[in-house]
Amino acid sequence: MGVSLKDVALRAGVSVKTVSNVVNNYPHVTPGTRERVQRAIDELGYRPNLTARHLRKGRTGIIALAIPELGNPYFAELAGAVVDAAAGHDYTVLLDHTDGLREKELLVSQGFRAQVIDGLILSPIELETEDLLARTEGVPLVLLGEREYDVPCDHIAIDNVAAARTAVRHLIDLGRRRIAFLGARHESARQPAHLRLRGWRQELTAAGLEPSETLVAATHGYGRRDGAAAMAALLDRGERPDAVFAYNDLVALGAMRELSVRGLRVPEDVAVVGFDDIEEGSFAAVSLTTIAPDKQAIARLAVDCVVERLAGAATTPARRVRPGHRLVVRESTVGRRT
Amino acid sequence: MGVSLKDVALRAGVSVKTVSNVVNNYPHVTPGTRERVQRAIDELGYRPNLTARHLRKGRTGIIALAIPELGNPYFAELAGAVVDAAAGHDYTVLLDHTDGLREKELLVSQGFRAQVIDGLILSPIELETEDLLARTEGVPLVLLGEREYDVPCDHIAIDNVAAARTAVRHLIDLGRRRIAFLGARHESARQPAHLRLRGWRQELTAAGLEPSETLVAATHGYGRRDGAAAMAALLDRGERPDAVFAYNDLVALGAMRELSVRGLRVPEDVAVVGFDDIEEGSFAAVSLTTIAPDKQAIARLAVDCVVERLAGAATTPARRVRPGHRLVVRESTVGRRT
DNA sequence: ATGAAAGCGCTAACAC
DNA sequence: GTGTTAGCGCTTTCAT
Repeated sequence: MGVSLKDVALRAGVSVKTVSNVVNNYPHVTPGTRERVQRAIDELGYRPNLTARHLRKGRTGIIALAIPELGNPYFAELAGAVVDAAAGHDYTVLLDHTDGLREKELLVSQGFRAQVIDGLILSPIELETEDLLARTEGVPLVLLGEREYDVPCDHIAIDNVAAARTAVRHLIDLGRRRIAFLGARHESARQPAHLRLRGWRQELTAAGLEPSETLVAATHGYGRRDGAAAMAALLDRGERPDAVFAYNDLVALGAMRELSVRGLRVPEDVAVVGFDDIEEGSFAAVSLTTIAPDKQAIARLAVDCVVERLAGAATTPARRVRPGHRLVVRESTVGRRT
Repeated sequence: MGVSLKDVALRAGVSVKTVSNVVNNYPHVTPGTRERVQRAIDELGYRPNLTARHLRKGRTGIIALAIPELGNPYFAELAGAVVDAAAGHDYTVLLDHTDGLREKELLVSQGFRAQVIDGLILSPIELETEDLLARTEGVPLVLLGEREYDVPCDHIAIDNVAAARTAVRHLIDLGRRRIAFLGARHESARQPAHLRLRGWRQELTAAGLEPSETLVAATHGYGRRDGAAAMAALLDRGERPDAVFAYNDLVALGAMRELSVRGLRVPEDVAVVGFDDIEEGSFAAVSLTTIAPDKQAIARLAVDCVVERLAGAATTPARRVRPGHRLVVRESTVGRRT
């Protein structure tokens, strides 16, 4: 099938070791030998077999990235950034998606395919602390996102509470008083939106406003459909907020669509703030104000963590890294500039 | 480091072969032996080393998927479908993105990382036929998308000309006469939008309308920004179409945003049809009429092709598969239903 | 500076 | 039914 080191060695009239030295740029090789070997390599079209190399070295050069779903542009954009960041360290990214289901998240975290990967970057939705503690696989795990765990794993996430407060503050500054939160979960036990919801409560309270639970709308997932449904439910039960802070941009965009269908204007009747800064939001008919996490930084830091652990920092205590974020003000809160 | 077959064999008091048989569910194993081995496996927490297995079998269980960019929801959704389809065959997907650049597409097609993968699914934008012919790597390659090549590779793509004609037909049926095309390339040499542009020409001609080149707007890429810019350019040079057929949904959405900014109504003033059926289109303030390729089918067929080639159909002539597509009519052409 | 040989963990012949 | 053995292609001591 393929051309092996041995074939090259035979052709060049040297030993495999010498060929290996040339391939790996080992310094102590006579220029003459090197050239002869190189010619044999070129003539035979030799390409090193990475699988064999990996078997030998115990590393595969592959990092797995497990996200809820590629259909969510935030994760798609993040995945792209991770692929780029990994390439910078000569790592390739293996992609898994969990659909935000605990079962799949468990599978991934417990080393499904762990033999092929050197590290794992996981963005969990429903996974629980005990699931993570039960982990036996040895590959470094880096956590991404809002969920908080008391486990010895590096964790990269922006300050969600602060970010949520900034968003709500912006709405309050605009004179809004009935500010709804879209994207809580029905079952309070597992509340992935925990921190953003907390930020919403804190900022309202700080402003002397009552964080009324009737203005919290639950969703099943975090897609456009969920946002539209939650907005509809809120309006159907007679609540009429003058602003909406959504768990993420997709929920916000779904809500805006529902508002538009019902003849309510954004931002005149209802101002909307999202979270994630997906490109789609900036091109919506009414562009979306949002919290922009620094995706490049998140991706870079996550890959860095994996690489560092691999480089031997296995014993260093788990790190908690908070990349930056900023509020991006667009039409959904301040209207179209003239 | 890890627990190996040998360790298990030692513990269970059998040979490695027997352990291997148990692990691989080889039928001829005494129940008693099997149980003893299984216990040893559980106690030691043995997990097979896939790298070694792959080295031995010459297969890695990994398929690479190379798409232009994850930031485009169409490709993100498609990638998700491919991951699922691959999982059905016990394959994992390695993701690469090419940014639609010939250089990166070349790299991928010529076997960058080819040692780690069993097959490659590539969606090219700028790659040329000669680039593909120069390919030396042996792993099966399946092509995706609109570009046409005269090379011996399986190719999965909907009938782009027919799909484009359907879209334009729809606009004509609605009484539109000045139908623009958004998304041609500036350089005519490389015209990825070739087929859709041809469909636009054919259908206009068939309807007795002149396909005026002044109604063709070029873009640099295929994002929202490009669509907005192309729409702006068209309007700026005094053209006032009553309908727009865009290369894809992102271009269409960008165009709609630009129309909205300029106070033109969709569909009253300008009807818009996109291509891809990304979820975003159905939740736009004015939902987007579009051509919906059967993404699940595309993904499934692509993976099937790779798997079949791997299973030994290496000699079978290249297949040209055309999954289905359909026109999804929404508000951007027929307005909001009452 | 280069060669010989061992072995990473696994599977597949072939023996018993 | 189970054990023995030989590699898959590579890197890595240890010699020379």
